[in-house]
Amino acid sequence: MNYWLVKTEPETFSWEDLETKGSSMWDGVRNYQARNNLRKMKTGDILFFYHSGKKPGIVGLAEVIKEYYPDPTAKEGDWSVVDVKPLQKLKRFISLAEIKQTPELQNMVLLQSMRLSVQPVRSEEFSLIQKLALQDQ
DNA sequence: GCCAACGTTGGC
DNA sequence: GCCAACGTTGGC
Repeated sequence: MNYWLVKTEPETFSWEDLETKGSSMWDGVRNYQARNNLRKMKTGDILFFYHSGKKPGIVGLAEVIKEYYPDPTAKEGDWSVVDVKPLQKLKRFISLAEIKQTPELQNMVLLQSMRLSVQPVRSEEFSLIQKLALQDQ
């Protein structure tokens, strides 16, 4: 099983929107690296759901429920989507600032490659962040 | 609102 | 194939 992080602007599509919908197509990816990551996702892989913008950070956990297929919103080009469903909101919001302050998380793709909207997360990073979310801050 | 980091485009 | 110009993302 692999872990990923997907970014979204909450004004466009938020964690609450995903919970309301129940499941959703992850569409609109128009970056090759991000697309290639989407294509590596397998059913059952877990995603960190990240809000960018005013209050950047990780909000919740989602799961891949359908592997990649052509993006119906793409007018041209070879783009893909996967389907995801919400699993649970993190017990505690993990802000980008907190990730930046955590020594063990300095190698996260999130910090190395700030603009990539679909990115892999190492399993150590995934479990540490989950642990942090259970702690009081 | 600013600006750095990137990605893309297009001229040569 | 190089590189300047431009557009976009996203943190601050």
